[in-house]
Amino acid sequence: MALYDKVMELSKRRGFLWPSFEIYGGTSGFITYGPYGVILKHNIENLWRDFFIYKQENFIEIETPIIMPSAVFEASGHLEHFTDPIIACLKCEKRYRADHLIEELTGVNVEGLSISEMNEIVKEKDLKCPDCKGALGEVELFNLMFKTNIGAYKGDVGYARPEAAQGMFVEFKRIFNIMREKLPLGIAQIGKTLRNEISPRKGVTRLREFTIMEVEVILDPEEINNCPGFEKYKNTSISLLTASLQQKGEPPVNITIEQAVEERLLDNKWLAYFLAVSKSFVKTLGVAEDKIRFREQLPHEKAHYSKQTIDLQVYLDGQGWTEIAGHAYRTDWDLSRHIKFSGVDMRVFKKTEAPLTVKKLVLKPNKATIGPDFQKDAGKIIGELNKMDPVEVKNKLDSQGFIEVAGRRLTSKHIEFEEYEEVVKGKKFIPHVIEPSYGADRLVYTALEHAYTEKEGRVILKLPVKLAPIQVMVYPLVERDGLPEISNQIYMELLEKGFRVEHDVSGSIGRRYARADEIGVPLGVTVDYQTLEDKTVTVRDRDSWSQRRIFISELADILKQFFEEKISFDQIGYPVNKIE
RNA sequence: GCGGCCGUGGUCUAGUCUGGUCUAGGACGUUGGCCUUCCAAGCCAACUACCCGAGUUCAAAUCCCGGCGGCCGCACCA
Repeated sequence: MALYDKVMELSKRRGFLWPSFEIYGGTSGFITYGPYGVILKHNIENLWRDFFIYKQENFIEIETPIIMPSAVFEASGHLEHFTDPIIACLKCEKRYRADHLIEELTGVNVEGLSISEMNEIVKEKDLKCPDCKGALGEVELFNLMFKTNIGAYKGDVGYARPEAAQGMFVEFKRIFNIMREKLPLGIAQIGKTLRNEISPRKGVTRLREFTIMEVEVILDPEEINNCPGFEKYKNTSISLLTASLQQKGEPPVNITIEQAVEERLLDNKWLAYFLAVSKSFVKTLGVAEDKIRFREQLPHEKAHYSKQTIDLQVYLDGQGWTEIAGHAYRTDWDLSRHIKFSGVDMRVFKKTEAPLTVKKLVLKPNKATIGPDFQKDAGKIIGELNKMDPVEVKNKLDSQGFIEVAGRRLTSKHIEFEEYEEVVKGKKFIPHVIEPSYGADRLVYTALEHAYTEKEGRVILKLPVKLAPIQVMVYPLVERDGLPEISNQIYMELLEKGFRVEHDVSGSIGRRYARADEIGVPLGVTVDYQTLEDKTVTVRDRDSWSQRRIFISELADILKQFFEEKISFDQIGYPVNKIE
């Protein structure tokens, strides 16, 4: 059995995750997390919060709706770019992008044309399938966003978000204010996202509903290379597959992020910084360094908003290098679009170091002359004049002696200018955005696959201590002579003290150890006959199967240190034979 | 969406070609009991399955058709 199949078999059998709706035959692209899967996923999310929110300066987390009104996606560009017009050959059933096909076959620029207009061109020019010369069907729109109605009125169209990011952009103004108007500001979100994938496959790697973990780092484009964390990570070496290396068919290079920025392989230091943070995070999930690499998206692959995108890929059995995160430089695309579409000014004010004095020109329509001269048109003319740039108007008047406004000729007697000095204390700008974006479900699978090991025909899930769904399993050696009563007391105590702990009394002790190994429980605590004599128990290590003894009274404190990774297993209690 | 292969208890599978002793077998698992002094021990008992729907037939897990799902390839994947 392939590793992938083994991991999925274990996941189903022991309750990490499985395909949803199985009793109704299943629907691809949806998964259900079971008892251990839920905890594993939460642990991964929390570890991500540590790396990408809590250990970053001025980074915070929010939660926004999954359904958003269509206006948001009009502004974000998803309605336009997430929708592909598709046309299929009726004979060979090959599918094409309708716009690309029409442009290719006719040379006509179809940008902005409606579906019916494209259909007309296909009919008029009698276009055929370039492959088999068969007749073509109707142009259809395929949008990867799930569409729905908000409320009872058909006109209120909403879409399920295909990324969490728009929630952060839409709320930027208020959050920026709450965070006392400091940049850089990191706004993070973990939440469900939906994409109506055409053919989801490969278990969890392409889902229709999945959890995304994103941070939008909002910063001043002039400060994009002023990244405080960069210094600490600048010597972090990464395996980087640039776009040009891919085009030449060459393998990735190993390079420090500092060099990569210097050689302009990475656009800026903030982007580079997150690559290093990401690498460190993914290693913490138990992925070996040689199974992590960074791949730059090729120009045609990049999203409509991206200046540069670097994917983080991990090596997975059966499907090779798989994208689990993207790092995109979204520039000011999103904020400027939302400013334009909503009419709300979300620009940020920045003080200049020393106030500047600039000369300003103000245009004043002379109503006393415009009124009599243009009568009915006067109001319109004045309105238009007020929208015009005073400097430009003055230049035109000076050079040609008149200016045309609303189809009428105005001369210098109609317009007065006033010049005054203004003290400029700063300027307004649209911030830029750097975005690390993770797929949580792929991380769960990645952690499972990289933890999966076999030993003597048994499965051991060597999950990092921080990820293990259950931390401690408590056992009586045998189910009699008062041992279960003592183990139950220990179990209750550990439960009370906040450990994720289970108590297993059924079956032989070996069988119970095996069960615990399968779900990756790092430590086992066994009450045996020696416990009755000296109040010690054994502690068993999942990975080495070795044991140490410890007094029950010290157990909780020592385990706490172990799970905080302050001590290793060998520092727990005493060697088995040292206590007499 | 197309093509190929496939779908049997919680898991892995025998059986399907060649319809009928299949009232569906095995292994693992789980539960209860007995036993048990450290790595899936043993014994007893219990539990749970032919993906869904139509069809052919005296008779369908088995043959045919459709649907759903899985794997592989193509297409798709800002």
